[in-house]
This record gives sequence, C-alpha cells and structure tokens, in this order.
Amino acid sequence: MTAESRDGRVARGDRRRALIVAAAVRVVEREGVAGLTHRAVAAEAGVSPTSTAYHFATVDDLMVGALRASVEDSAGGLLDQVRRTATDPVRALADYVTVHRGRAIAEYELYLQAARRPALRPIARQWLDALSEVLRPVVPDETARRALVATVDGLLLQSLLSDEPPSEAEMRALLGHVVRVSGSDTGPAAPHG
Amino acid sequence: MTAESRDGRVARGDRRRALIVAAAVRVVEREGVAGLTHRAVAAEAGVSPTSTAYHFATVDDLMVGALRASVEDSAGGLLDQVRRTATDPVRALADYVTVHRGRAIAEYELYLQAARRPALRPIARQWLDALSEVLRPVVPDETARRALVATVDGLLLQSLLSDEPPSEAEMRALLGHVVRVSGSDTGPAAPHG
DNA sequence: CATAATATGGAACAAATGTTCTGATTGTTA
DNA sequence: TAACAATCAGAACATTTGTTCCATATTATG
Repeated sequence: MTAESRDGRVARGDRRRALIVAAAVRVVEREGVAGLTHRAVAAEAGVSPTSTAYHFATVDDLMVGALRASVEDSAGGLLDQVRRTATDPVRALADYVTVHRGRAIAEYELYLQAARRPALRPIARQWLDALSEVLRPVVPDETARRALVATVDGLLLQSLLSDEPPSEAEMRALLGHVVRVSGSDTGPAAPHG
Repeated sequence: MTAESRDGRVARGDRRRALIVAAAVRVVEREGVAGLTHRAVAAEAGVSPTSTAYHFATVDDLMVGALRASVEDSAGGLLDQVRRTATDPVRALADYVTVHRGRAIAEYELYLQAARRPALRPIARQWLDALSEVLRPVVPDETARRALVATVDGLLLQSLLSDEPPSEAEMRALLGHVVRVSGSDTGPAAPHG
C-alpha cells in the first residue's frame, strides 16, 4: 500500500506516520503508556502536536499504531530468526526479554492495554499467534502448544514485574522443563534435552 | 495494628483509609487504572479529595493500597477456599476469572503496574507466592510448580485480553493438561488422565 | 475547661492534556 | 498559471489533574 507513492503528498504523510509511530514506541519505552501523549510523541518525533493529531486523531489511535508496529517488528523478527537461522525458539525468546529488555517492556505494556481497549485486541491476538508459530517446531501438538504459549506469556510478564529479570539460564530452564514434559506427553519423547 | 483503637481519631482515620481503598478498587474495576485519580476515588467513597490526599499523599500511594487490598483479598480468599473446602485448585482458579471477571481484571490491571512502579513489586511477588501455595497440592515439585505458576499467570492475562474469556471448561482443560504432564514428570504418573 | 493533635472540607492554583481553529506551505492537476 | 487537495505549524480553549492553603471539626490530654 504505502510502497508506491502515487502522490508525493501522501508519500510524505506516510513517512511522517512511520516517524510518529516509531517515536511513540520510544516514548512508551522511556515513560510508559501513561506518558503516551500527543505532545510527548510530537516532541520525540520533532514534529508539531498538530501533525500527530492529524495522522492519529486520538491518543488511542496512536496506541494502536504503536502496538501494531511493535508486534510486527518483534514477532516478525522472532519468526525470521527462528526460521531462517534455525535458532532454538526457547533461546530466541529468552534473548528477547534479556538483551532487548527495554523494548520488550514497552511492547508488553502496550499489549496489556488490550484489557481495556478492544481496538487493541486483534493485534494482541496477532502476537499470541506469532508466538504459537515460533513454538511450533518444539511442540507440534495444538493443546500442548496453547498451554506453552500461556507459559511463555506468563514468564515474559513476570520478567517485567520483577526488580531483576530472571536470568537467561533460568528462563531457559523453566521453558525447557515445560517443553520437555509437554513434548513427552504428545508423542515419543525427544531423545535428549 | 489497626485492630485496637488506642486513639479515637486514628481509629476513625483507619476506617476512612479502608473506605478509600475499597473505593479505589471499585474505581479501577469501573474505569481502569487510568481513571484512578484522587478525585474519582474521593467521589466514589463519598469523601473530599483532601481526605484521600491526606491519607494517600500521592496517586501512587493510592495504587499501592488498592493493589495490596486486592491481593490480600483475592489471594487470601483463594487460599482459604482451597485449604478449607478442599476445592480443586484448578477449578478455584478457573472460577476466579470467570465468575468474578470484573474484579479479576481490576486486580490484574493493578498488578501489571508493577512493570513501571517498583513500589508495587513486593505485592506482585506476594501474589505469585500465594498462587504457588494454592497450586502446591497438585504440583509439589518446585521447578514444575514455578512453571505452572507462569502458565496460570499467562492464562489469566490472556483471559483479560480477549473479547470473550476462555470458558471455564477450556481453562480447566488447558490447566489440567499442564498439571497432568507436569505432575507425571516429577514422579509416578497419575493412573489415568 | 483549655490546649494540642488529628482529621477533614472548600477553594484554589499551576501544570498538563486533547482537541480544534486559523492560516500557511507543499505538491498535484488542468 | 490557476484551482485544488494534502499536510502541517502556532495559538488557543476548555477540562482535568495533583496538590496545597486555610479554616473547621473532632478527639485526646492536662
């Protein structure tokens, strides 16, 4: 859609929108969702509040844009990494919350807003689906994987609610445990952990 | 501490504090954390904003009080129910998010604020510990239980992020799965699923 | 009763916010 | 060039918020 610029004006608008969304994510990363205001985003993007209001009429719209960009970016990146480089999904997830902790917190804060804002729910579901896809290689069974997704979601959540996040080793250990027992329930156990 | 009232004035103050905290929880239940303001709580409690500001100097303090009350109430109630009436913990948890959905959402919203407010983290941990206690009967192994707690936390979270929460049956099915496989990993498998 | 401490209400203030109005600027099309 | 649409900036407005100040009421203590 935004790839070809039929109109130079809308092309510039598209660039602005992207600029604003990226700034919005950074604002959330720095100040939390409570700090996500037209003015803060405008300042972060080096743009006037009128411009953010023009492209995102309400603050809620701004939030939708930020969450969508975050999910597409992170979930997409995760999927790519696992698929293309054949990385262990568990390790990729553990990395996700440890090395990119700041962004992970921001994304999860946005993600959680879906509890009150129905507009965000489809995107939240998108995240869960992507997570499920990432984990498919290690747990093929549908029910087991749904449970595992919940576990991962819970661990990610808890890692944001603790003074110090669980170490990558701890994370891998817990996830590994679930994968092992869950996998062994749905078919022949994997030869070795 | 607040049981005996050495001083009639502080006794009245204690009652007020309790009144305010209860009102704060109701406000979060109705409007979300974003609506948790001195004025809203004061109005809900039938009290002047000065009074709420007197007992809870900042809005953050108000949040701490609300979360603490919620956790003590819910986690305590859950523990009591399981211990005293020997209810199946899994069923008790499934009930918790289905029949008391409104309150559960409010509590989780407060709970999630710990991501940005360190003052809330000890209370968040208290919730996790209580959850672990509730689940001890079904999963005695430490590591397995820690993983299960994450699963429960994830499921509760997801149930708040969906347009329609998972049915109690679905919830029980998923949790049951994890308990089964997790339990069978730590000792002799249960005779039958 | 007098004095002090605690608790409370009413009013008020500065700061921040969402949003809109008014034009100006940039790009398109005829 | 002229007419038009999309995009933007500056200023402004009403609203809401946290918090404080001042006076008053309630309770305790001497």
